[in-house]
Amino acid sequence: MDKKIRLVDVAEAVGVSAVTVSRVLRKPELVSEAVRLRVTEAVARLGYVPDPAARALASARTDVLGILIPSVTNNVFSAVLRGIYDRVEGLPLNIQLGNTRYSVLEEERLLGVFTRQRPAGLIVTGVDQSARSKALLRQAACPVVQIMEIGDDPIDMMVGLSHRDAGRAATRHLRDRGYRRIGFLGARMDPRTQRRLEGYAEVMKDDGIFEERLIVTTRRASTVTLGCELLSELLSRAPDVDAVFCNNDDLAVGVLFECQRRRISVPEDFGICGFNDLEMMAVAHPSLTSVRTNRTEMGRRAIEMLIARVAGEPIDTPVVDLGFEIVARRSSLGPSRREAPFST
Amino acid sequence: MDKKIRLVDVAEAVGVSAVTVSRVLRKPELVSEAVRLRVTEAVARLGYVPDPAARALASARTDVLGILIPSVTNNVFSAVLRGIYDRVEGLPLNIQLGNTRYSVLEEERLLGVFTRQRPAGLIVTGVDQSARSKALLRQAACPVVQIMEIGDDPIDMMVGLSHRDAGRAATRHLRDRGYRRIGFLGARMDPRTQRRLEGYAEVMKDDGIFEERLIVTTRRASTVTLGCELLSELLSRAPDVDAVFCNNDDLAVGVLFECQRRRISVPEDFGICGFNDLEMMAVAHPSLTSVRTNRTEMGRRAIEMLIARVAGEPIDTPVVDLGFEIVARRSSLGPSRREAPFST
DNA sequence: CTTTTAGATGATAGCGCTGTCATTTGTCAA
DNA sequence: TTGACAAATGACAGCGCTATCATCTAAAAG
Repeated sequence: MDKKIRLVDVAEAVGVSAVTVSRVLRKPELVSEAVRLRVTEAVARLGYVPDPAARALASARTDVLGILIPSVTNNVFSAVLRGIYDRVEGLPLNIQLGNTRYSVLEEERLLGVFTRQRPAGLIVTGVDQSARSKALLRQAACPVVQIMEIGDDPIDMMVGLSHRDAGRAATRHLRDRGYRRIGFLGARMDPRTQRRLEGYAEVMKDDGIFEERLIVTTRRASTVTLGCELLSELLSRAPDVDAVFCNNDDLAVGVLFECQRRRISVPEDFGICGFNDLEMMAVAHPSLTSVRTNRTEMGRRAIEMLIARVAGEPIDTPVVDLGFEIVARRSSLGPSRREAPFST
Repeated sequence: MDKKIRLVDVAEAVGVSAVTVSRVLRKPELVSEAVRLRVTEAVARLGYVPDPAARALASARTDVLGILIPSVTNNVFSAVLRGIYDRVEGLPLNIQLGNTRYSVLEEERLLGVFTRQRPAGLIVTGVDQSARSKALLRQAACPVVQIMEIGDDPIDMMVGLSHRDAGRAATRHLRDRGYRRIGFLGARMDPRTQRRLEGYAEVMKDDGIFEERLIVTTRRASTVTLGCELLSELLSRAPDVDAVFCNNDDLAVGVLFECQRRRISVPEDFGICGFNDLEMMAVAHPSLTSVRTNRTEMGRRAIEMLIARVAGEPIDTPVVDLGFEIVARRSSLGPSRREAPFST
């Protein structure tokens, strides 16, 4: 067993002082080329890796990026994570993931732990942090990005979209396609889902076709199975419902399967619109309409904003609206149209 | 802005020494109740949170659990993560996630970073680490669990299943149900998928029905869309194929959608078996047969083994086989049986 | 009443690194 | 040749905590 190699060990091997080795690692331009090469060689030969704890303690900084998301299982967040990991690749940054489990208290606790680590940056989900969380974030000596949603009053920076607008757009889409008794299926009912519900309700009310019985929600997490169940519930409450706006795509797929089982024709007898536009929506049979959100891009942008801020660059737009797009597919073609303009 | 509260600040406020405060936090049973209460109160009042870097440096230990997985997007790993997070809940442990992106080199690099942090434990995916990675892990002064797979020669502990056996079982299942020209669809082709392919090939060869043309694989990541594409490829290569073993479930769902599109009757004209038994398999129409793996349990057990080892408890079985189960559903009922014993 | 011992607390010395100086060396103009 | 100044390197003092050993108190034992 070789003992742990320390900075001084490298310094000794090269015949320079520890500070010089430290500089080679952090600010190589301050060291002469001759020394730099010898040090670099020794570092490689001895397999020296700096101790992050010592480094953090001495410099009062870390290369840790703290990311707080409500769920590691949810497809939506894995897409964001992919964007984050993609963008961070090659940079001297380490991702530390915190799972808040949709709990404001857990978020507060994790934020306490995270901010103590003097992270290089923090990413948190949504805009509904507790007052204490927000205070912690404002005090944090690092840039902060709120992702997934946008709103007034950013803590620092934001990148996301307006879920209320997206809810409105999806509902209008179904209405414009000729559906009238449009249901709303919601799982988890986190703040973003609730805002989509608000958007839905606004449009329905504006059109004078709003009905409480068309809304079925649950606190349970979104799954395909839940989509089946919620549709069954909706159909028993409102047998005349002719379309449904699902939050999220899992539910939409479940709804499709349940329709297949019940021999309800989609889109002729029943329209379906999902949310997030997961990859599978395009290849379902019939293909499923959804609201595309740029989740991977969201993660990427969040990192870019953090990097820019760390580098001291001025941020021209601290609140970035990534928007959304209704991806109209067969499942919302409109009622009783038997001919099929779409091939899928 | 209140300056950062340090251990000494708390000590001063209470009128004891810093060591005492430290003890209250780590080994409260060594401190008298009176002092303990006063310290606890002051900690809460001042909002003191220990500096993890200082703690790590001084004690040469951390409360970090390093987890190395090949993908954050893959459903399979999110299930494992859920098990891990569930089990860790309430324990003084922090998860640090590393994304190896199915790259042995990236795994090596991350392992270098992670082991330097003196983690409380490490979890790595699979059994195919590079020689250097294995050396790093063996030298690491912490327990190590390899998850997802089992094999001889564990670095320390293992919890998983035999993917070769699972591949054999799935193939036998399709064969026993009466299918003969059984295809194999594989995405990503990581070591575990390859072992399942091995299992498939063994059974097919034993039965004298093995054919290269029935195997369609790709390095691309598994998606529903890819399932559609791979099935199309398979059908063009071998139009007479009558069933398919898909790795993973994403592919199976894609295959189902493609069958619906091509009006191929499942299971009468075509049998489907997936892998992992994702939640949606049960509610698809027709319901999809799959191989259930206990992924959440895997995460949970891995943590439990780490905890036990840290606590110095003897580990009776360092290699835990969590097994698998063929969940037979309608999609593999057998060819040309028109009556439907299953309701779904 | 002294000695022993456990229980409770404190003093001190780092952990491995970096920030902040101070010092040495080399270069160039006067 | 000399002084001025930049470039290169080093000395040293912590960062905030914990391990270790020392000290002190009070109760138990003799």
